[in-house]
Amino acid sequence: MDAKRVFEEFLTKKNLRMTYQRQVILNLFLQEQRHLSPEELYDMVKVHDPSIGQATVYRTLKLLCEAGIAREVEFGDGVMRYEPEYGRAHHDHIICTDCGDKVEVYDPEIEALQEKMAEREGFRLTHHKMYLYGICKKCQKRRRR
Amino acid sequence: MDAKRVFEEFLTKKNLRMTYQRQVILNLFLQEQRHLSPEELYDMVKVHDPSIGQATVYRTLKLLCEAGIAREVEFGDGVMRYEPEYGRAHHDHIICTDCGDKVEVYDPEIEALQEKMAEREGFRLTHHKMYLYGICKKCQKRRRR
DNA sequence: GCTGAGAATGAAAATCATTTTTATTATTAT
DNA sequence: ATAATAATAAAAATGATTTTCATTCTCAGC
Ligand SMILES: [Mn+2]
Ligand SMILES: [Mn+2]
Ligand SMILES: [Zn+2]
Ligand SMILES: [Zn+2]
Repeated sequence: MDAKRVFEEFLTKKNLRMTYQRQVILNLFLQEQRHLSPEELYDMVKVHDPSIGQATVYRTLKLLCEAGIAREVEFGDGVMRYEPEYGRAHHDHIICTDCGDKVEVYDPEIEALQEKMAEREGFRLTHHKMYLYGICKKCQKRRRR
Repeated sequence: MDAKRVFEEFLTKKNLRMTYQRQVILNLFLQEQRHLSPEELYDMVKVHDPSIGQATVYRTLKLLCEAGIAREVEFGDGVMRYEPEYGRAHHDHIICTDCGDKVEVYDPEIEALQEKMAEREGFRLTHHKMYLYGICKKCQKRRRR
């Protein structure tokens, strides 16, 4: 089942409606393979149809998260970003504090230990955020000069 | 060496000055053993001396971070929080999404694997953020009723 | 003790991402 | 079609944080 269909079913279940605007926003969100801020996505939407408002972009991104199609990521620059979630495996991020490059990473050992850690503290874990910050290979070289 | 002295040396090195306001803010910050938002700290500061402005609280917290005395923590409610860093061991947090309770945790295995992961990707790691979210024991029981 | 240069301050205004309001338009069930 | 409800664009509001700016402090050198 593709993301669009998932969104439609989610909307139906909540007595909400699939609208032209939501379709445009979803399509542009999915076709871009980056971590988009609402503002960045809004810029793309404007090119496609300047009549769509930015509040609708914000609202739709919220819905996409609820529907499990998007996920919020916060890299620490004061802007929320969204990435496709549906059909993608969970991952975390390493961010270069020099050039801003982001690498997606996944370590099942870490995930298992997080689970253990939560259990140890009596928590039933629902989700987590993990961001590693450092200097990427390219920037290390550039600095050495 | 205590935090106040560390701060003084940091300021001296940067040609900055230890002022009455910075002393008040530092003292109140240290004596409170919580994760304080600038606004919360400002409220405490106001009680002690209403003439101190909130911009000074914001500015001082920034300096305390630079000096290694405070650390920023973001629990995801749109407010920055600060916790004492100097003289304390590194730790991460588990947050109950029901009651907001926060538990400080540390797992050397996870830390080591994070280091490995960064190396694998060619990054020189500088720091990281890890927040686990779940339901605490108390809230699990309350829900079962 | 004075003085001048730079640092620090409080108050208010500005910023900036995000949310809410409101009047209008679109969609859906009957 | 009609009525009920949801969705929208645009603009205003919000709220945390930052910046501005005029004034006050601090301190090294006299
Ligand atoms: Mn990603
Ligand atoms: Mn803590
Ligand atoms: Zn880099
Ligand atoms: Zn709880």
